[in-house]
Amino acid sequence: MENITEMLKGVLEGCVLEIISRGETYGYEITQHIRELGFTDVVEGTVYTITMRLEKHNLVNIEKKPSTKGPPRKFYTLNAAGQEQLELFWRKWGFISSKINELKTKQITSKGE
Amino acid sequence: MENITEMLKGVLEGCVLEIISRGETYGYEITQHIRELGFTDVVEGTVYTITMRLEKHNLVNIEKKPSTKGPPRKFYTLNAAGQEQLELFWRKWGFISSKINELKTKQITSKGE
DNA sequence: ACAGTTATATAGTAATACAGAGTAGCTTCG
DNA sequence: CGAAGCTACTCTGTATTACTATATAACTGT
Repeated sequence: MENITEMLKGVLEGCVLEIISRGETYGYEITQHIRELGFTDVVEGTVYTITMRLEKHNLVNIEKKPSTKGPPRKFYTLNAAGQEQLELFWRKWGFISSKINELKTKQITSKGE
Repeated sequence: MENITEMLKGVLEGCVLEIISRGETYGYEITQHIRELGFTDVVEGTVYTITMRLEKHNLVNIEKKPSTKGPPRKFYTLNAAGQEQLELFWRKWGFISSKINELKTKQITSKGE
């Protein structure tokens, strides 16, 4: 899908949170999950900025583990604050998507309902 | 709804395009429509930057008309390119929202598939 | 005359995804 | 051995966008 980057703003972080919540994972794997989801143009650098942000905001626990396939991996899990942030994301998403779909389908009322 | 501004990026312009497509309208009225939609914190300045962008990208026709209630209004209508941009927006929205909802509901498949 | 509403306009800021590149470890294969 | 290729994390700089805050202007009502 072409040029959806602006519409991904604020959404990608939620995706990363959701993916981490499904089980301990690391940056490179998160990137692959997101690409498999359909956002094929998302690159590691983008996910990196998001995981760094999650670290900075203390939403994740971090554990470094060696890999047989390359450099050591930084595994993330959500802490309580991360869980809360994830729930907040889904509430925001629900709100926005319902409003947009409302706009899409509904007639505009001439003036304040 | 608190702090949804990042998630509105790329979405607000689509909303404005859709609202204009429903019939000739002007900035101040567009702002009110958006606020009535539920995005209550969107202010005139934000909509102004969007309409300016639409002008710059030649997506709208402009007609200035006097008002009985204040300064003259700048009425916008979509031209062909604007219609096209609107359709593109809905395609992008459909794509992203379907993927996000997929992520929300579906289990993550262990690897590729 | 003054406040309130309607209405357009603009400069500066913060947040975010992306482009592009670098570093490092491991495997494979000639 | 050495080069390529994949895995994996990191970093710098850039473009886009919504928001803040403010200014300007026209009209209405008291």
